[in-house]
Amino acid sequence: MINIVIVDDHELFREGLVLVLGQVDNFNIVADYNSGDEFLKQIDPLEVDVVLMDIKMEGLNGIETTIKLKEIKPDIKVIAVTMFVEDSYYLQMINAGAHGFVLKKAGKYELMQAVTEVNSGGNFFSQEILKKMAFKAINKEVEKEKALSPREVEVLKLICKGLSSKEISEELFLSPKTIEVHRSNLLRKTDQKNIAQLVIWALKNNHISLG
Amino acid sequence: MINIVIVDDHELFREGLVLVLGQVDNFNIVADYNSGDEFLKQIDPLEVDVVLMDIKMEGLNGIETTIKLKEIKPDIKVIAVTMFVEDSYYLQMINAGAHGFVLKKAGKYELMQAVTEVNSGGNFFSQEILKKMAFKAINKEVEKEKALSPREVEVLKLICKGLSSKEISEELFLSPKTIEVHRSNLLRKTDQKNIAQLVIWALKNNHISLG
DNA sequence: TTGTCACTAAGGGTTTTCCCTTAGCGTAAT
DNA sequence: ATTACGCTAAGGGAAAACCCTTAGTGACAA
Repeated sequence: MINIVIVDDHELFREGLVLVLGQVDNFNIVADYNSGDEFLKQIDPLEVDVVLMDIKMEGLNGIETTIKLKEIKPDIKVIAVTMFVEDSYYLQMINAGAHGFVLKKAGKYELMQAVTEVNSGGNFFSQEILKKMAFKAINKEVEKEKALSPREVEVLKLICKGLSSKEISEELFLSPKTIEVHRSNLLRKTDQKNIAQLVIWALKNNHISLG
Repeated sequence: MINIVIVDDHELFREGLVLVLGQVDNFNIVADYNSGDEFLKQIDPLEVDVVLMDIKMEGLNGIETTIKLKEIKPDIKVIAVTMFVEDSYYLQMINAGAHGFVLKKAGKYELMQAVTEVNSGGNFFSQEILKKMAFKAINKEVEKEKALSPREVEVLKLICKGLSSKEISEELFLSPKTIEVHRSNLLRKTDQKNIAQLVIWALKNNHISLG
């Protein structure tokens, strides 16, 4: 019997997942939470083998939650769940200790396979994720250049809100010219050619959300 | 007993919905489909009371599917399901004959209420949708101006792909100046101030998707 | 028939973005 | 200590976006 916990702030999706996996033989849904905080608060007495963890959540996100979980319960396996292949956080998630990675658009059989695999000590990654990883591994020197600095992320979010360089400079008490530099670096690092593409990129990489 | 069909191309979400609603007393999930085409093709022999219909789908979308459904089976009630409050298609959906409208982030109890209400001849709209409708009704003269023309939608999609006015003009065999006009009209009609905001608006209003 | 509106196009102007360069400062790693 | 890098800032220039006006066409409706 595999004891499973689900952490996801999308209510209907989570409830659906509970039922989909709950009807599988050998799967036992121990509990489900809509935030990392709630989960960590109540994890202690539970008997858990595998956690299905959404990456993007209010409060503690999946990465932070996974790191803290591994500190107190290093034996619990984590499978990251995300919406997009492009999500750049998956490397951080693996770094935090995740053993698997599936997309939300995956079917239930893929998810079942992931849970079984990871529970028995293996790894499981959706095909799309593996392709992405292979591609990044091949071009790793390019990859290294692409990590965004905190300042760049800050500027990125304001750009996506529709602020001009001048407005952003006033918001952050910087020169407009500095913002222009950040803008250029953002386009270069993300490999996008203008703001329209940058906004889409930011969404797919979970730097902003539509909520 | 209320006979329910679910039409949604998001596999895990749909499977989850089937199980969540399937365990409710008096609810009977007749079938579920991942596209409007599939649904219409197989609707004929089925005994159906209520259809939960995603708006944004590959192939036939929720609106088109609802219109065709109403032509052949006018008594079947439709509840539209969507991701965002901003989704401007909800008016078209109501026009197509939908009796209810819920957000995907709604909980299962809200969904259950919607199904029950609509089945017994009533309407059900999420609170957020009602607010939006009330607001639009108040400002209806503004509203009328905001319907996008086919050409504008076409240009909008290309803008969101990151094409410049010049590139779009080449794609559509038009003058760059014409595209600039469409651009201005898009910003004015959607009440957004630049491309960053326009892209977000297009996503929330289901003109483009991240898929 | 008159009016409205989508679509087309152009002129002309301001602002913003985009892209390049150079450069000083501070911090952290080797 | 030298290197590397993030952050800051500026100059300069090309391109694109943004915003206004005017205007002709065709289609569709009152």
